[in-house]
Amino acid sequence: MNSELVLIIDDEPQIRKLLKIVLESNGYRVIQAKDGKEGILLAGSHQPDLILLDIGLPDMSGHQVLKNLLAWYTKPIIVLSVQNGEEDIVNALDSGASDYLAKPFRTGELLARIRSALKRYRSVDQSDSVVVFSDLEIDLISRTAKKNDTIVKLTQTEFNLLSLLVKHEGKVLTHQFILKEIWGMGYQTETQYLRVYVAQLRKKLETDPNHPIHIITESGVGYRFC
Amino acid sequence: MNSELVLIIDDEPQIRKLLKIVLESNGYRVIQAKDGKEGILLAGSHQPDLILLDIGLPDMSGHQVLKNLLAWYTKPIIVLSVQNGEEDIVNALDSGASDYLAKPFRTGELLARIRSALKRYRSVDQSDSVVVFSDLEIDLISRTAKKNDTIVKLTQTEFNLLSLLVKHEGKVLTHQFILKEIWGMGYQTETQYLRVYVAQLRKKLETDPNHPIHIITESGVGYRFC
DNA sequence: TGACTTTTATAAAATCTTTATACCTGCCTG
DNA sequence: CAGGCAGGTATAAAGATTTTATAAAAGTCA
Repeated sequence: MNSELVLIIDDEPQIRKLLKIVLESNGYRVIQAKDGKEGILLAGSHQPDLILLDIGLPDMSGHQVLKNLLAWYTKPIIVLSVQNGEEDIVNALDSGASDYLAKPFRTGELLARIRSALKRYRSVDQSDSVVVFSDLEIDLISRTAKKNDTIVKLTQTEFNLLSLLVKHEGKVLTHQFILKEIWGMGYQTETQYLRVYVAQLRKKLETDPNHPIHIITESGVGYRFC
Repeated sequence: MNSELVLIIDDEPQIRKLLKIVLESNGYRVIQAKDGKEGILLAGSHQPDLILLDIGLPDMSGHQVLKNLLAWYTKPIIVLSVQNGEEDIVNALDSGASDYLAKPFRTGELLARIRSALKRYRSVDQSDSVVVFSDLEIDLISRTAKKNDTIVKLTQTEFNLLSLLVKHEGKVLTHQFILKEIWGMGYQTETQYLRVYVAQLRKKLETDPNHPIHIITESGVGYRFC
């Protein structure tokens, strides 16, 4: 169940079928969307590890879909296109796509570019590594936390918060930033939520919750993980 | 002089010349190597921001050069090749190249792939915002200050003030200017606030607060950071 | 129901502002 | 020259205010 999930957004059923077969026989899990709208929905709900986006879609111009995805989706997007027009390539790459591939493509090259994109992302994200801080041990992918080798049970939100702090270890994260990341846009003023969850995390993770050594509060600004 | 430096490794003088012209006319600085050995040396000595590597080199197989570079060079490498053989592409990408481009290439696409690779790298890198002054080390983005490698806890206003002084290091900032920047319009006469905070910063940061070496007072005018 | 999230309430802590007082330097004057 | 005054500066410490911690109640969702 820990194979990577690829979302295919393409209007041509044959291409989808082909891609699905190729990808699944190489160990990826696959979900498909037949147009941009569906693709954006699926990307949001399933959080795939990589998106293959055909830019010649019927409903929205593929470029619009790309722009929408880039606004919030942080993992790699590989753009496909029948047109081998230079302008298209330049556009896609400049707006932030991870890679570009002209159709018809060779499946070997496609797979290589997928591997490359995923590898680059992982090396950035490095979420496959377990992070250790003295008595704490946090595994970002299996979403578990240990304190002195004992598993600590954390709720979804608690882990999300911990995860965010850990990913930016050492830096001060503002209340606003944390609230936006965990609760989403529009919650930036609900500082109290954050206080409650920080208290809960400290109670579960800190040896002495009254004198935290990991989750440090930066009064007036935010919190920092050490 | 802060434009990005690109290293071209290619044995064909015409290609080098072409690439040099294209890149320089797009604001990059360029250095060139005619074979793998020279390329590795130049990469080590000049630390270019990106390498364009032609994989069909005479002295070593280009793949060996690539392997050597990947072992220590962390910035993007884009591989060029006359052969459009799928195996080549797959190899290059799998071993860790950032991107692959078949010759003959269109300059627009090349430039787009360069921009894309550099952008990806920059978004990962974000290393230095750290400023060092003998025993002090101030990180403007993570909002931390260290004295002799020990983190010093600063309040919001304290850090804002320090940050302002550091940003204008060496210059004398008037009381008025500082007050306007930190406390806002209308506080320009509250010189006392400033005195209090300067004293606090000195107590926390100066080895001998009575004879400050970093936060210098310019009597009748303001303060200066050294 | 039970696990989790959102609100509410209140105590505690940290920070900021203000006041008070001492300091230092140069200059004027007896 | 000593003493005192003036302008600017340094520092401690007392309020005032803001921010944070925490428990616990209320709401939500499966």
